[in-house]
Amino acid sequence: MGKVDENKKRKKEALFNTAYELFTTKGINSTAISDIVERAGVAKGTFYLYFKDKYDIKNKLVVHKTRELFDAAGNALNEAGISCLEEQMIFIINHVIDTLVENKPLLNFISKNLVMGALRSTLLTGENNDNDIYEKFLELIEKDKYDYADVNVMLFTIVELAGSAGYNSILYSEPLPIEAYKPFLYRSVRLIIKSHRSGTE
Amino acid sequence: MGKVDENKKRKKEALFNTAYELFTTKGINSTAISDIVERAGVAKGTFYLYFKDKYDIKNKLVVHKTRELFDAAGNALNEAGISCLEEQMIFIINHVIDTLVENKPLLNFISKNLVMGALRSTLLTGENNDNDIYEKFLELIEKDKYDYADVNVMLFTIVELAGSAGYNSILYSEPLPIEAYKPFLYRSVRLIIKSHRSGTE
Amino acid sequence: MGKVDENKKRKKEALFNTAYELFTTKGINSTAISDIVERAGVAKGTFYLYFKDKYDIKNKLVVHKTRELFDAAGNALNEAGISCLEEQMIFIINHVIDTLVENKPLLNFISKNLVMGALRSTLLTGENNDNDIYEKFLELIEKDKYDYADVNVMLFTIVELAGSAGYNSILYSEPLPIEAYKPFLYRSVRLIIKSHRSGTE
Amino acid sequence: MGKVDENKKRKKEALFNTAYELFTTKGINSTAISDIVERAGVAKGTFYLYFKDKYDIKNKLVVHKTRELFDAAGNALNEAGISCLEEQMIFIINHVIDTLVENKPLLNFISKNLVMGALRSTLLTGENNDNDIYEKFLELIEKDKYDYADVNVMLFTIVELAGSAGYNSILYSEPLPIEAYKPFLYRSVRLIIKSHRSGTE
DNA sequence: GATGAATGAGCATTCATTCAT
DNA sequence: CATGAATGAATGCTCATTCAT
Repeated sequence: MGKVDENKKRKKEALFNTAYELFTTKGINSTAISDIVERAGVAKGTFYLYFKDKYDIKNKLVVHKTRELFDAAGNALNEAGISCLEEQMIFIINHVIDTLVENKPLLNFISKNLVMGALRSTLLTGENNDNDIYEKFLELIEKDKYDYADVNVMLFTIVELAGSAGYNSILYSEPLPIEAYKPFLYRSVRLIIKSHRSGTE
Repeated sequence: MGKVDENKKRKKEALFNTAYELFTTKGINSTAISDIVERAGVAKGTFYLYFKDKYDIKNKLVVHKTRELFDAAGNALNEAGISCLEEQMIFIINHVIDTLVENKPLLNFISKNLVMGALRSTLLTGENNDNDIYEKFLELIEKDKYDYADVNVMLFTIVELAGSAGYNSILYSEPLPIEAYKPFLYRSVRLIIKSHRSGTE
Repeated sequence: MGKVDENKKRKKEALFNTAYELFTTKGINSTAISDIVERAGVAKGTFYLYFKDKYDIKNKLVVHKTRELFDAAGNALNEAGISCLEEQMIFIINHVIDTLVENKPLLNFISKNLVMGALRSTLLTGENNDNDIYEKFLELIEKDKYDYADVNVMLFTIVELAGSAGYNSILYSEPLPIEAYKPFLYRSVRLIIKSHRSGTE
Repeated sequence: MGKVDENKKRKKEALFNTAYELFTTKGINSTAISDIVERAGVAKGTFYLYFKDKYDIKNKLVVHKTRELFDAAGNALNEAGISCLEEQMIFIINHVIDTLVENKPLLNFISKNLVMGALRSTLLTGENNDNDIYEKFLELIEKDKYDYADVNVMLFTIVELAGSAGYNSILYSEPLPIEAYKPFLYRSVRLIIKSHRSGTE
C-alpha cells in the first residue's frame, strides 16, 4: 500500500472510530458531523469523501460491530469443542450476552438494529465470507445428530427472543438481572430447538 | 364541563391526533412542532401549554395507543369465553397481531417502544385502572387450573418473543408472512407457558 | 395598523431595502442572506418569515422597482400634455432612459429581467391597478388619431429594441453614448410605430 | 502534433465539450467544476491547467459557440448568391434564428451574453480572422448599391432588436411564435436599414 | 389562556483551490 | 504534465423556544 493509500485508510478509520465513540456516548441524534471531524482531526469535507452522511457511517458501523461480535463468538465456539446443537446455540448466545454485559454501550448501539433480517444480510455481506456466522449456523444444524425442519424459522425465533429479551434484561435488569434470567431464556431456547426436530411435532 | 374547558380539551386533542398522524406518516424526526400546530390549527405557543416538547407528546401517544390496543384485545377476550390460559394468551396475542396487520403505521409507531418493561408501566399507569391488561393477565394466570411459577418471567418472555418476532414477520414477511409464521410462534408460546407450570421443570 | 403589524412591516421593508442595496453594490451572487439580515438588523430566521429565499426577494424587488420606474414615467407624461402617440412613446422611453442614466445600479439590476413578457405581467400584477402602464399604453394607442394594427407586436418590438439597445448604450457607450444614440433610437421607434398604422403596410 | 500534444488537446476538448453540455442542461450556477472533470474523465487539478475558473471556460465557450453560429450563417450566405444588402441581412438573421429554433439550449446559453459589444469583440478575436462575420458585414455594406451612414449604429441596432426580440419570441412564443413574428421583425429591420441610407434622413 | 412574530444557535453540505506524489 | 486527496471557509436553512400583546 502506498503512502497515500495508507493515509486514506488512517483518516477513514479515524472517522469510523470517532463516530462510534461519540454515537455510544452522546447518542446519534446529538452527535454532529462537526463533532466527529473535529475529534478525528480531519477537515469537514473529508468526512464526505468517505461517507454519504451520518446515517451512512452509522449503518456501516452497525454492520462492522455486529460482525465482530459474532465472529468472536464463532471463534470461541471453535475452540470450545462442543458437538451438540443445543449446547452450541446456547454457547453462542451466552458468549454474545456476556460480551454485551461487559460492553453496554455496544449493546445499546447495535440493539436497535439487531433483528434477524438485518442480521442475516449483515453477516452474509462483507469481506471475510468464509467466517460467516449465518453459514456456520446452518452448518452446525446440518452436522447435528438430529434432523431439523424449518431451520430459518428456528433461527429467526431464537434470535428474536434472545435479542429482545436479552436487551431488556441486561440493560434494565427487567424482569430479572441477566444472570438470573439466563436459565429461563436458555430453557426456552432449548424448547424451541427441540420443537424443530423432525418428527417431533 | 364549561365552554372554556371544552375548548381546551378540543385543542389538546387536535394536537394529539395531528401529532399521531404526522408521526406515523412523516416519522418523528421529520415532524416539526410547527407542522403539528399548523395542521392542528392552533398557535405555536399553545403547544407548550399542554406538552413539554415533541418527545413528551410522543410518549403520551405511545401509552395511549398501546392501551387502546390491549384494551380491545381484553374486551374481545371477555366476550370469547375461553377458559384455558394457553388459549387465552394465544387469543390476546392473535388479536393484537391481527389489529396490527391491519394497521401497520400503528405497528411501526409503537413497536420501537413496546417492550415488556415499558408495557407494564404503560398499562399500569393511567386513567381506567380497573381495566388493566397486566392485572388481567395475572388474574387469568391465577384462575387457570394449573399453577405457574415465575409469572413475571413468563409474561416477559412471551411478550418479547411475540413482539419482536411479530414485528418483523408482519412488516417484512421475514422469515415468513405472519399468517405462515403464526403456527410456529404459537407453538413456542405454548411451550414457554407449559415450562412455567409448577412441578414441570 | 396595530403595533405588531407596524413592526412586521418595518422589518420586511428593512430586509427589502437592504437586499436592494447589497444586490446593486455587491451583486446577487455575492450577497449572502447573512449579509442582508446582519445589515438589516434582524435575525436570520426573520428573513425566512417573509421570503422564501434569495431569489424570491430578488423577484419581488424587480417587480417593485420596475413598477416605480414606469409609474414615474406615466405620471410625468400626464403632466406633459402630449397628444400624439409617437411623441408620447418617445416621451416615456426618454423618461425611463434618463432615470436609468442617473441610476445605473438600478439599470443593471432590472435590465437582466426587463423583457416585454415579464414587463407586462409585472406591471399588470400588483396593487395599484388603475395606474398600470401597460393599460395606459393601450389607452394611448386607442386615443391616437391613427388606427394601429398588431398593437401587442408593436409594443413588444419597441420595448425590446429600446431596452436592449438602451442598456448597452447607457452602460458601455456602445456604439455611441446614449445621448448621441438617442436620435437613432427614436428614429427607429418612430418607424416601427408608423409601420403599424392601419393601411400602411 | 506529437502524441503528448494530442493528448493535451484531447483533454482540453473533453473539458470544453463537457462544460457546454452541463452548462446547457443544468445551468452554469448549478454546474460544479467537480461535475465537469468527473464527466470529462480527467482529474480535478487538470482543469486548472487549462482554465482559470468556471467563468473562464464559460466565456471561451460563448465566444466559440457564437463564432460557429455566425460562421455557418456567413458560409450559407456565400452559397446563396444574394446581392442586395437588405436581403443579405435578413438572410443572415433568418439563418441564425432558424438554427437557434432548432437548438434552444444554445439560444439560452449564448443569449445572455450575445450583445453587439460582446459580439464584435467575439467575432473579431480568435483564430480564423479571414472569415470574420463583422468584417463581412462591413464588406457587404460597402458593396451594396446604396451608401450607408453610421454603419456601426445600424448594425448595433439591428443586432440588439433581432437578438432581444428573437430570444423571447423563440423561447416563449411571446408576443407571437417566431414564425409569425418574423414578418414584423424583418419589416423593422428593413426600415432600419433604409433609414441609414445616405441622403435618406 | 392563546397567540404568532421573532429569535439565533445549530447543522449539513458544497466546492473552489492547493499541492504532495 | 497529471493526479485526486484534503482542505475549511462559506452559506442556506431549520426549528425549538420565548414573550409581548
